[in-house]
Amino acid sequence: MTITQLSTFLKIAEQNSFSAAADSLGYAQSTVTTQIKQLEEELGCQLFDRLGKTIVLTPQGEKLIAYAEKMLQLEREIHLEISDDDEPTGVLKIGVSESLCYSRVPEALMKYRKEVPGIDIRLVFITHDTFPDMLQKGELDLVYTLNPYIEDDRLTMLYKKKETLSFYASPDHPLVGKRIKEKDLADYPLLLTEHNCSFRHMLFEDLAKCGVEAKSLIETSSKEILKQFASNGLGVAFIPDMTATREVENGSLKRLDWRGSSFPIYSQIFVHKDKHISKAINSLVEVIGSDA
Amino acid sequence: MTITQLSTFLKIAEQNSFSAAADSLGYAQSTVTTQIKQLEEELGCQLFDRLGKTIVLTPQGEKLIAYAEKMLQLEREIHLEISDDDEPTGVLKIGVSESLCYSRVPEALMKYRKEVPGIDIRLVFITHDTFPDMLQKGELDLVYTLNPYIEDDRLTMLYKKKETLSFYASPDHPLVGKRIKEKDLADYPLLLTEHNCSFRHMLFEDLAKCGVEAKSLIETSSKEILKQFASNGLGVAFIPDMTATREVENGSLKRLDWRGSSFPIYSQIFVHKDKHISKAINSLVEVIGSDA
DNA sequence: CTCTTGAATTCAATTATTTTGAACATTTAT
DNA sequence: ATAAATGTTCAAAATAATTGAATTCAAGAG
Repeated sequence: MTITQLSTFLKIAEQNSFSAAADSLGYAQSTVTTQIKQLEEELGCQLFDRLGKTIVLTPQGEKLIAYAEKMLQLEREIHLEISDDDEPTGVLKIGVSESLCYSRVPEALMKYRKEVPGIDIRLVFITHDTFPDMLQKGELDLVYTLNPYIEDDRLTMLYKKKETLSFYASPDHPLVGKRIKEKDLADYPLLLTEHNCSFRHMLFEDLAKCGVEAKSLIETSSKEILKQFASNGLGVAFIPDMTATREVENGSLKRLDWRGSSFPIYSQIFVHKDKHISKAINSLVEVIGSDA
Repeated sequence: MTITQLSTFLKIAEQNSFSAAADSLGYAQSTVTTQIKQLEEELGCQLFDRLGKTIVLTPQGEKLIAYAEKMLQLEREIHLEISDDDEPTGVLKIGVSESLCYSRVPEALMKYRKEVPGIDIRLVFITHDTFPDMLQKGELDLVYTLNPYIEDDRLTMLYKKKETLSFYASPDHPLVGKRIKEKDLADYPLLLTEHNCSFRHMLFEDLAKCGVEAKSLIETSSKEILKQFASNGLGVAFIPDMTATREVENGSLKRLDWRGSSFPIYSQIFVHKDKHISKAINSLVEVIGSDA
């Protein structure tokens, strides 16, 4: 059974004539005859009675009309609904670095949902070391990460923005207001996020270069807890500026006046290099980009 | 778009692999690739993202699944529902002679509807001269007629039964109880049905052969009115026995003891010679046949 | 890091299928 | 009766689908 056959069948039923249907459809008459014969054979019954010059639908033919129309309708629907994603729908699986998740992402998603309502978002936290693999395996459609600059030829970068990383402490901390460099950090506990966080490596390298060894470390799994510790005077936190804006505003944290090396990091958006960039993805990238 | 393509598409989505789908479906891999490429081209979008070794459904692909399943489901339904008419449905357009309509047909249809419930009946009166045309044009599926024997090579006769035709009069009519022949009719008005009724011709031929000219005629369009007239003593009615059973039983009409020529008539069932004899038709013929 | 394996694509060759056109059979209309 | 219209048949031509070998690329194994 083919959609073509059913469509021919309907034209015949509509026009009550094989030859008229052939004309309408741009076929030779014999083509129409053949197509119907095939259908009849497949279904094991006659669809039309050929009464000399006129044809009449058999009961089965009569019944088939409804089904054939459904089938053609379905085909039309597919063309309309599936075509290009003029109006994107579906679910977008995105992976986000924790830092971004508390700063940039909420507003971006808010805006995105307003602009592109058809899309459902599934958001997961990702870490520096696992996200390329997840993109590779198709578990994620897109990753929005905050990291030292990344280039990976298995990935396509859709967005890149330089971000800043600073030291923060509670307002009554001794270092507040001073111009500080690497060596000044030696005397205070450093607050860091977990082991696989890329910022940690950057800081350690820098400190090592200056011959400084951190006095003590407190590691937490979450930047939220880390900020909590810092604002309680437990030590100096090394975190992206974007994650501290709220605390700076309400006065629970102060940004230290760092004069040491700068730490170049970027917020970046990646997809698999062979990924088709749907409108859904594109819009998200635009929303995040316009945010800046 | 073909049903085949959609079915291949579904197998791939199900197994998450082109090659596995090819195996399942008995295709070469390249066939699967080609089919999907065609679908993708027709729909103007990618259905799968090919991420190196793994493939992932795009949002459009995800959406297509539901439609493709609907389509295959529909195809299965068609096969089940249309196949042969194991359980006949539809509407049967039948034409019936008026005489039969008041005698044989009611019981037959009653029985038929009980035995073959799926069929709707559309019944129309037919006359001797128009029914072959109506069968020819497919306006009727079947005709049940009461007539002198008919043979027509454009028609197939599915049933034939000899019927009897007699003269009837009111119980107090002078001819009741006598043995009568053609000449006895000369003195009484003859009650006949309308012009195109075939019985009229038969009777007139017979009378002419015997040198009798009917004294006067009363024509009516309906046998019911005709019987009414006869039972009121207006004359002698020439009608099929089957149409008079009720009146004979309740005593309003008496059958005359005819000793003249016999009038051979038949109840017959005809369809167009090329008509496919469906179970619906066949059952109806059987019901009418068993009625005898 | 290289080699192998697994997966999908490409493309030319082969097969099937669809479509056509001409000859035919039948029916309807003039 | 004759012509026009309708559907069927069948072989040939056109088109489409399928395959198999070669190829590319990525993931895993040694």
